[in-house]
Amino acid sequence: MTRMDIQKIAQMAQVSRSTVSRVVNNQPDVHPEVRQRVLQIIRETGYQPNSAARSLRNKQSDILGLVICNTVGGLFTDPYFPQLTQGIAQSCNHYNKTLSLFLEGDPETIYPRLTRRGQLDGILLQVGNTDDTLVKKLMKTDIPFIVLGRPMQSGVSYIDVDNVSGGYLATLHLIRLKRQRIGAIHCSLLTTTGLDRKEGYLKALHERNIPIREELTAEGDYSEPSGYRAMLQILPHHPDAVFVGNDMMARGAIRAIQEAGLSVPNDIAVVGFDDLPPAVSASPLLTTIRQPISRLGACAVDILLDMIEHGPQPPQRVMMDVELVVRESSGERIA
Amino acid sequence: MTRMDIQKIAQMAQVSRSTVSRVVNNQPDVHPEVRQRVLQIIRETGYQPNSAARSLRNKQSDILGLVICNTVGGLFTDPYFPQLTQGIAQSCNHYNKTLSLFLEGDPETIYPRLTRRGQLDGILLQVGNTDDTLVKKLMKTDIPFIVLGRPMQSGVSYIDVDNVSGGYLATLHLIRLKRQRIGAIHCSLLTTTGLDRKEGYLKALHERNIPIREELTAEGDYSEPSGYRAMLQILPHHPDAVFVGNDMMARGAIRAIQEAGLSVPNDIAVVGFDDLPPAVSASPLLTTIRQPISRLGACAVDILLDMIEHGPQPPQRVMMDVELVVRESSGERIA
DNA sequence: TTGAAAGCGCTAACAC
DNA sequence: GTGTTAGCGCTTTCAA
Repeated sequence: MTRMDIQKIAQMAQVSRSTVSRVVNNQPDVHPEVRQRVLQIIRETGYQPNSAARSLRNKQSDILGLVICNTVGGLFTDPYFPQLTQGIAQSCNHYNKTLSLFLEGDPETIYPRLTRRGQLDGILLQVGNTDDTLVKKLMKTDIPFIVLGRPMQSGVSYIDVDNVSGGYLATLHLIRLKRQRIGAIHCSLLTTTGLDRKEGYLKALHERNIPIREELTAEGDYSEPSGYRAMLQILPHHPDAVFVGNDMMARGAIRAIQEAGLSVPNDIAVVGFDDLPPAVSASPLLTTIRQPISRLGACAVDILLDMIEHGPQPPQRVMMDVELVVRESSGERIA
Repeated sequence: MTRMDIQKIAQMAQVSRSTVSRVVNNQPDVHPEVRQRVLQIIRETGYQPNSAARSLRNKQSDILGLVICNTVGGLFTDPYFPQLTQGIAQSCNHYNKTLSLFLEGDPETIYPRLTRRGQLDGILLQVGNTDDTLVKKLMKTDIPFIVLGRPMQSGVSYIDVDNVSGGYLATLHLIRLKRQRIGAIHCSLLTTTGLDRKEGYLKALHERNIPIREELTAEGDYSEPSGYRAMLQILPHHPDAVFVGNDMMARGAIRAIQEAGLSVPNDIAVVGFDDLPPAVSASPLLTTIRQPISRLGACAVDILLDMIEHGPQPPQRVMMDVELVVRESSGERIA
């Protein structure tokens, strides 16, 4: 079957191209019978408008870009990214937008690919660390974009989960359980995620007048083995609880604790962050902070589409609530 | 800065649009001085050609589509997909192609999005199960596509890892270690992956005249908990080894074995499949089949681009080698 | 070596 | 309610 275009459809239906266009775009002012005839032919021929021509004419591609770069822990070890991507993809699908994916380490090479005129209507930007090169460059363009997670750079729209509150809730939970020596394994402090969760942890300790012990604190890179290593550092200082910056590291920490002959939660209570199925489901079931990853992605798309539709707006800041999910690893209240 | 187009650049450089176009596309027959002048202005203005106009004119979008749908185990639990996606994305980047992502369950809704004229130059199709609806539909179009993994449908180009050989190698390893009662936890048999790995397992047993015991076999869905449950089914029948269809399930199986008070590898040897970092790195270190996931993605892009460039070709079938990686979970040779 | 001009397929004034 | 027409920004004959 030869390639269809609007002209051919018009001829077959004995109407003008405009009329076909009107039918295709569901515009009024087409005689019902004519509309049916055109629709019928479109169906028969499997005609689909050429999207390049449409983009050119409409100055809109209906393509959104998702940039994931500079992630500290890597794309592989953390199920966070698949889940986020899935949330965004579903939302794009709902709005009949195409999603283009840009995975890369180097902002310099990714930038020109993002700014090809007419290629992308808007951009979702996941910046893994505090290097805001891409954010700064994008601010100079007229492409609407929204940052996923809190950027260091101010003056841009972003959407984030309330990481401070998450760290706070997790730590407070451990305090209420009467734990005395509450340690923390932080995500990289080069990320706002790491910074914010730590801030929540410190805030809770401070509020309850619990002294902060540096030696009960270590840093990981989001991966399971890094959680294991971090726990090994803390263990000699006899923590009775630990708040871990994400679930994967929490698993590693639990492994270290158990290998040291100690019990979770009896000897050491553990709270994670993320609530991602694969990390949570092992034994003991992980007490953790649930963040609405898919919803965050979906919400980001909503905001971005709004920005695209209504032009420049003051920077938006959206915060998604987190919640504590109590399972086994934090245990019962102790004497 | 007002939006640049080729016309404005031409005016500023005092040449015609054609000349600018020649410079942009690196064509010969432009006076060196003129070329420099134009290049200079392009640099100063940050001009980038409008990609919609280009696509329209060239009948090529430089966009590749990646479809991941109908996955049995879900996108979240299996690090396979991020790794594959990353391999593909890097390769696209190398060839300066844009990658569009289509994640969805329903072939009916995804199909029209894939076939928008002029939107996609070609498609990489990851079909999770034996439902080949999308493959069949795509065969009727003129869009080049390649299937990732072996499809049920014949007559299409695909690239796959040698799953049969993987199952065979894993099982043979266990046989050589003198294990007698070798069980298997299969991936869903609705996938060719599941089918092929099982075939390799059976082939090895058969070759060495080891009786096949149905009761030592169970099925999972690629997730950790499903491996755990499957192992629970097999355990009462006293296996002394088990080949597990992927690493995540292998982790679950190990957990079940250990909770039953048995040791890996002393009581039961375990071999997985995938060699994915998060699953492999826990204790005991997992013996597994390594498949070159990133390379498969990269290779798929190569083939697809070749198909796009050189038009219709007879279906290609490419097989990637796998290898056995021996670590701790399969243990030493026993008496 | 360069420029003029046609046209890729579509949409939206505008005129009828 | 329908058709005519003028571009959207680019590449590429073709002629100079």
